[in-house]
Formats: sequence, structure tokens, C-alpha cells
Amino acid sequence: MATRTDAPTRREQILKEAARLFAERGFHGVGVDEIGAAVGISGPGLYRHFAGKDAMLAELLVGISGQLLTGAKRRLAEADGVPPEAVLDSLIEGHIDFALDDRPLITLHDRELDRLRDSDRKLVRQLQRQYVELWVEVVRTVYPELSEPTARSAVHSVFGLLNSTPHLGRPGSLPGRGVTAELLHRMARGAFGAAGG
Amino acid sequence: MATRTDAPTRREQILKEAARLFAERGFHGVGVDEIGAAVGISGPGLYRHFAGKDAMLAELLVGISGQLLTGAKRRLAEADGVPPEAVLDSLIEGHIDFALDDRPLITLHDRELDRLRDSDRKLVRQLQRQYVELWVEVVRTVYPELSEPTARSAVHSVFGLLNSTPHLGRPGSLPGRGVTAELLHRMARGAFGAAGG
DNA sequence: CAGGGAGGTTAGCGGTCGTTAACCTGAAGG
DNA sequence: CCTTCAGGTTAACGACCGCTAACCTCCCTG
Repeated sequence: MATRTDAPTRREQILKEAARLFAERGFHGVGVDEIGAAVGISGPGLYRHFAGKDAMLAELLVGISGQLLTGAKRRLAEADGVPPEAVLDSLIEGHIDFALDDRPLITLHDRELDRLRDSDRKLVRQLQRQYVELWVEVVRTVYPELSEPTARSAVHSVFGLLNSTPHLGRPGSLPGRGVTAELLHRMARGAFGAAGG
Repeated sequence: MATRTDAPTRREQILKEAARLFAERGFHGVGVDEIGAAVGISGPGLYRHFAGKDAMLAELLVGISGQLLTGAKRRLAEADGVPPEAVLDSLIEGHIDFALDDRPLITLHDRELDRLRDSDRKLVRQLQRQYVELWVEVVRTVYPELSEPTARSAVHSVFGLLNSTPHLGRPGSLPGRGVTAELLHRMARGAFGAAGG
């Protein structure tokens, strides 16, 4: 994946600000005028870029779920011959990167799903389910003593743990990104390990 | 604490249904007419019991934070001469009970805080902060190798783990309340243990 | 240098929502 | 038997919000 150096498009600006505002005040708590103001245009101006407010949320949520799943699949594909522990570590690392770098999206991800149109919601749920199942498989190869339902519960719980980043204080006040990432990583592994017996 | 056997008051009915609806669709996503309908009266009828929609949310959030803190303080007070590990287990158990029995409230608790009036929000945050600090102290007696900021981050993360109950499937589909509670408990302990080194 | 599309603007419509006003009713109390 | 009041009702108001309509203004291109 090439690193982006060019300026973000207007669409991307809007999505980013919309994500931040939705995360802060909830989907229904933010007006289109505010989203517009956040990128320097007026409310109705947004309709040159999106079909409506719903479409912004849909694109955000589908994007998040897709990115998470794609990233996980890539990590799995690159893990040929690597011990399963390392694969799990890679999954954890990827999720932590996402949770630390895109906190508003992580917040939206499990908060505003029900505001989507039926078709979009089904799509997002499907992507999320695939992501979870992928984790479950890897977790069960590392911790074979876990039953499948138990492993699934454990995965959801670890997601809760990793997604707690928005509660860890403002980005500046953290003890350093690397330190936090390592802490979360260790805790996730510890939680999985303890899930067994 | 005596077990309630008498019928819930109308106020309590309203709060319970409002909590469920707020958790499902967000504070702004629920109309007063819906809340009224959920208890068999019409929207404006609610104003015989509450000053407004905001007041319902405030009472819910203050109630949650207060209950959590009070319960934790009680558990700490009862723990005279008990080994610190057992105190931590008691805290974890209390939080899990809450997370399993009052899922809508757990959901609201970290989701709709920003919709409160300034004074209410400050109160809730203060209660939450006390609750966290109480955990941090206990955690640090059990795991002295943890620095204070690290312990606080770990506590927040474990809250994320324990509060994942709403994602674990509908109440019926769980592998049994006791089993789930034990799993969460083990994972929480495992996460704390791994937070050290 | 015409012209056309991309990307803005403001005005305003239609619907929804929280809240209030005004009224009703059944049960308790003197 | 009359009064009172708790706890409802419906109607309606005012504010807000998502979205459309109509218009404007660059900038690119043939």
C-alpha cells in the first residue's frame, strides 16, 4: 500500500469531519450544516458530494468494516509458515493500529450501525461477521482448548478491550502511542490465554 | 438490601423502557411518543413524571454511575482482612453482574454522556472517576509492578472488555449466564496479569 | 472566446420533535 | 355529595432539520 502524499479530496475531508462529529455527538445529534461548516462550506453544499446524510454514515461504516476485514485477510495471507501465535499477534497489532489511529471510526463502528438502511446494515454486519470468524479460527489454533462459542465470546470481549482507546484520554495525554499499543497487546493476549482455564 | 417484591412504579417503568430505547436507537433517535407508547401512555403524559426528555437521561446516567460506585464502595468496606486478590475479584464480579443484568444501562453509560446538561455531566463524570480510582488502587495492590497511569489505562481497557456484553448475542443465545460471567472474570484477571510484564 | 460542468450559494418547503395548554376522569376524603 | 388531585388525554405551537430549487461563478476545453 503506497503512502498517500497528495492532498485529501473534498469527499475525504467531509468523511473525516463527519466521522469526528458523529462520534462526538451521535448521528442524530449532528446537523448537515455543522458538517458543512467543519469543511468550510454550507450544509446543502454537501449534496454535491453525497446523496444525503445517511450516505455519509453508510460509506463510513462500510469503509471501516471493509478495511478491517481486508487488512486481516492480507495479514493472514502473508502468514505462510509463520507460527499461529505470530498470526494472532499480527491480527491484534492491526486492530490496535486501527483503534489508535482512527478513534472516531472505532466509536462509530459499534454505535451507529442501527441508523443504516437495511441493505447497508446487512452488508456491514456481514463484513463484521467475517472479520470475527477469521479471528475465531486463528484464536482456536493458538488456544485449541477453547470451544467455538467460547472463542467467539472471547473475541468479542477482546474487541471491547482494544476498542476502549477512546476512553484512555485525549491523544496527547497518552503515555506514548507505542507504550499504549504494547499494553493493549499484552492485555489482549493475557485475556485470550485466561479464557481457556 | 431487601429484594423488591412490590410492583414497579410508573416512574420506574418509564425509566426502564427509556433506557432500553435510548440504548437501541440513541437518545436523539427516540421520540417521547415512543417512550410513552412503551409504557402504555401518550408522549405528553410523560411530563407528569419527568421535567423533560433530558431529565430521564440524566436520572438514568446518574443512577448508573451512583449504583456502580456505591456497590464498589460497599464491596471494599466488606473486605476487611480479605486478601487483595479477593477484593479485586469482588469488584470484577460486581461489574459483571451489572453488565449482564442491565445491558441497556451499560450501553448508555459510555455513549450518551455528552447529551447531558453541564451540571449533570460533571456529576456523572465525577462518580465515574471515583469508581475508576477505586479500581486503580485495588489493582495496584494486587499488581504492584503497575505504574499508576498504566493501571488506569488497564482499568479502562478491562471495563471495555466487561462492557462488551451487549455484543455477545441476545440474552437467550448466551451459553448460560454463569458460564459467561466466569469467562469474563477469567479474561479480566488475565488481562490485568498480562498488563504487568 | 463561447459554453458547460463542477462546486458552491441562499431561500424555503415539509416533516418531525419536544414541550405546553387546556381539558377530562376516576377515586379518595371530609 | 361535592371537591380535589393525580394522572391521563388531544391539539397545537415553535424550533429545527434534511433536503430541494434556483441561481451564481469559476475554470477548463474545443
